[in-house]
Amino acid sequence: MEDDEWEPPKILLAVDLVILTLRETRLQVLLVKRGIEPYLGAYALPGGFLFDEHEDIEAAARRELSEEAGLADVHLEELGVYGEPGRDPRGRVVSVAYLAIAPSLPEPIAGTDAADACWMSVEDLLSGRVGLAFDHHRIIGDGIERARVKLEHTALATAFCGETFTISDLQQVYEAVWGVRLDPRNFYRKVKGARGFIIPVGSLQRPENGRPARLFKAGPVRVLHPPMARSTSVPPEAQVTREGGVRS
Amino acid sequence: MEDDEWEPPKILLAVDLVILTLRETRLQVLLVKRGIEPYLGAYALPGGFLFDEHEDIEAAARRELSEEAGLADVHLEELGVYGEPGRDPRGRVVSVAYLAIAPSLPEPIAGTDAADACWMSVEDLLSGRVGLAFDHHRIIGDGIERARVKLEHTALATAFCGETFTISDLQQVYEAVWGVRLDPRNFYRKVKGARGFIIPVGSLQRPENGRPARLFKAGPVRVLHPPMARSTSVPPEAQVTREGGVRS
DNA sequence: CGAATAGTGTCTTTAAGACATTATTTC
DNA sequence: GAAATAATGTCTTAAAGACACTATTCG
Repeated sequence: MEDDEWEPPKILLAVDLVILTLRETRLQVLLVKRGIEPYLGAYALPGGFLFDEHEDIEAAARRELSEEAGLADVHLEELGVYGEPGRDPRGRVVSVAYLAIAPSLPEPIAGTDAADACWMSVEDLLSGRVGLAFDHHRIIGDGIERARVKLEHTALATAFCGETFTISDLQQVYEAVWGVRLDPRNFYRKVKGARGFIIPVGSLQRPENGRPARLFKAGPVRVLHPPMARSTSVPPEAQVTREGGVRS
Repeated sequence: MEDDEWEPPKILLAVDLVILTLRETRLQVLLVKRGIEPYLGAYALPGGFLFDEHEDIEAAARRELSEEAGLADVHLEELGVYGEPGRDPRGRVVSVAYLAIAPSLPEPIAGTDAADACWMSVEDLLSGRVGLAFDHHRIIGDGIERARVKLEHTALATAFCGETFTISDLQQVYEAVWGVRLDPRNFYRKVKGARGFIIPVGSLQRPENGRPARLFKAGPVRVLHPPMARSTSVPPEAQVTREGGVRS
């Protein structure tokens, strides 16, 4: 413990961002094509090193969020640390991963530096066919799992929506993130039963056809009571691949 | 992004351990008295810097667990990153905090280096009177909150128990970590209803007085179905100080 | 026997899941 | 009117909370 000669090692600290959004009813994650070695040309998560010794880590994450995705004021939370020796050929690089949730944006990216960035469907990514730089595949998997779990117990789903949204919008978030189909009627009842989850604003949204839907905004509550149970009394394994009843 | 002159900064990486255990029906955390500056003489979490450039971060946590607490084979999970600039006067130090859960040990510590270590009651710590080094007070708070949440949905509670335990033992874990009193009969039913949580071993434990209790060991399941709900349909604020019905 | 702890059962309320029905829009 | 989507209601089952009761040990 006490030591005279020994010096602790210094390492490089990076941030990586798992930015999730909903586009055309599918859960998508933002990837950028790397312009430098290592993994030049491969797709990777947006991110980078701390700018200097004094930059706060979350501040660095927000800086990258702005620089690489043109995003501000989105939900951002720490996901974990990825620091396995050898994960980066340049040396010992420890990366702090963040999970960001953004409302659906019209165009692929607004305000990106230049290098091509794209949204990629989570289904395609998790199927294993797409190769990513570093350990980013695992980081994305952890990010999605985090989002899935937090959707159950917190109001995170509203972070996928704009300022106001309909209950159908909210249902699409749950269906896309969980990868299941939900009964609209039971969903409706549950969402409205979770106190403080959503609060109605006066206005309506007129769809192309069908009855106009009431608009809501996010409520003040972070923890849901009762929770939006993904499945009670059924083991989670049976839930993931439960796509039997999906038509169309 | 692309850059020729700029060099990313190098920082010091540390690990800190929130080691929780149950001692005499109270939740306690391990603290060590610092033998070096800064905060010389103050209590702090066990931990330290990475040994060298090639040490894995979780391996460093396990090394400190062994060196400073004499513990091995305990539950260990990443808690988060604490890297605010200025948290350590020696320079930019980023600490990866880990949460460890240990079964109750007979003596304060077995196999500690030398510096005085002690178990401190979480109640005393959270009441705010005890000052700790660095931002360790916040780290402990986050660790306890993590344990509270995970007790609901996972089999983490068994990590507080030895190889075998009675249902009363398990109940004491929940009561200590959550800071509430539970009805033994409902607890019994819920624990046994959570499939794969605990499995009976043949034998009994004879207490000083009263009927002998069946012994169980931890089951294979990590996620509980149904969960051990801390409170359904009641906001969590109202739950913390709900000690009205407690008689001796 | 009484004291103490272990274990089971029962009743009420809440919430989940399945599914029928009504309401309001466009064409 | 039909088609489409929004919103509400009803029934059954599972699980939570409160609490009475039985079981097995010690002295």
